[in-house]
Amino acid sequence: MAREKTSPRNKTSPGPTHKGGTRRRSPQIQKPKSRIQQANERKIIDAAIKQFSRHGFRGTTIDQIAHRAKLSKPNLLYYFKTKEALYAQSLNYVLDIWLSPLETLNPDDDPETALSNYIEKKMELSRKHPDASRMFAMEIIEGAKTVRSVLDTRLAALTKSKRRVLAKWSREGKLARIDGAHLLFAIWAVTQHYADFEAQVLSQTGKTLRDRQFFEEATDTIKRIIFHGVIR
Amino acid sequence: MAREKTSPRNKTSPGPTHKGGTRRRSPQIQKPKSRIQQANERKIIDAAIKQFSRHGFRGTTIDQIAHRAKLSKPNLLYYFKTKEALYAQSLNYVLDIWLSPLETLNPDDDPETALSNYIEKKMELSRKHPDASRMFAMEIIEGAKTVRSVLDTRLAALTKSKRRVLAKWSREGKLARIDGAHLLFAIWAVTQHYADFEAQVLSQTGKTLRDRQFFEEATDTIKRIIFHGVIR
DNA sequence: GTCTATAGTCCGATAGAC
DNA sequence: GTCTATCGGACTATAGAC
Repeated sequence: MAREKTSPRNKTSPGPTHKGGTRRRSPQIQKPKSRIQQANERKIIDAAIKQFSRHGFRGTTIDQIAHRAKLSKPNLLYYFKTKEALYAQSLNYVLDIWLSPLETLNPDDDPETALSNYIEKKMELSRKHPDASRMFAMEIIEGAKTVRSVLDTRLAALTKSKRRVLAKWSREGKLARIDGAHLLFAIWAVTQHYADFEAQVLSQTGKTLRDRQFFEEATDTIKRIIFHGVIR
Repeated sequence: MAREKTSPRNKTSPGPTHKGGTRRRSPQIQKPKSRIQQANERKIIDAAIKQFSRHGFRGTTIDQIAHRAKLSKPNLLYYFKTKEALYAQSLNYVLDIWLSPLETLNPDDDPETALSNYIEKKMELSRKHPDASRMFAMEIIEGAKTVRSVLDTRLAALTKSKRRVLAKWSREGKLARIDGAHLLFAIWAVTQHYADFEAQVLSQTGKTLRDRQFFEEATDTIKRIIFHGVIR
């Protein structure tokens, strides 16, 4: 509702999700992209993620992104026809980053190893890509209008499969008898908190995940809480 | 940076934090507020929280808030001189709600009772005031420009005092030997997740906290994870 | 206190030269 | 592909009647 009002014309295009385009023409209608083109698009998307993650869609101006990417505003719009399209493509990037750790949760490991690896991957993501994490968080808080379809399909399929793994471990007596969905939410929430609420964490502890020791301490404490609880 | 550009003049006023003004004049310079005035201000702030929580500062227009509160735009601006002032006052409201549960964490209870009560209070807050939770989350993600001073003073004092309680329980062998700051973060993250990431929770489970059974299940599972862990 | 009208600004998007 | 210039809509805030 806020978004439509921005633009006079209502382009419904989230743009083609096409990515990883190779140099030689693939058997599609799409034109191949030159090297400058790819480099510029990448620069723009990086700048866009930084800006969108701090100010949201409406709070960000094309000018700010262009300035960050060291391009002029019309030049940026040469690569991405509309602000909407740029937002959608940036979010696609973020989504790929966000989804990848979950795929590695291995059913053949024992639960402690598998969850330990998963928590570490999520924490590394919070450390290396806090902007991506924040942009994703904002999109969800704002109602997930743009990514809802991905959540309903790709993420839903992934969580369903991983919940089956967790349920199996439960039946085997290796894991507490709890609903896997809530366990996944808990892991997402706790690990992303250090990126999304960085300002608050910084205010209360004076540290961020860029502090190596703090990072280790946080990761270790999260594992201990989730694996063995705090009540003695 | 995004915010200043909105308004031509830069009013630095976050407005008086004065609140709970009684009918009769208090020994201050402030004028007393009439009944209509109070009712209208309350209506406006409620509407503002809903709108800001979904679209952020720039994504929200005064018109939208006015419409929600069933007032005209200039009439709203009669009560709050600028959009900035309205944002700051709404955030004050939200902060009071957000801070209250932590104050009740009772050092004289045993840890399980005290933390159980705290988690319940936080979850009830996520259920009853998801908008407030989301507005707070957005403000933090955007860098906490407006609330940083409160985080650094009021919240810091509160967490410091509560961390002492947690440390005492640790020394007494009632609680695992972990840093209380990370435990507090974990509880905040997990409980607020159901409000802030409602769209994602809904997508993956088909439910929200408004579903009574789901609420009970979520609260219970969170307690079990944090109290006793998931590895068996 | 509440309204209509409007001033003044910002920003997304395009035109068109190079 | 990249730039300068600019159009036109949307938004905050104020003026001023009632």
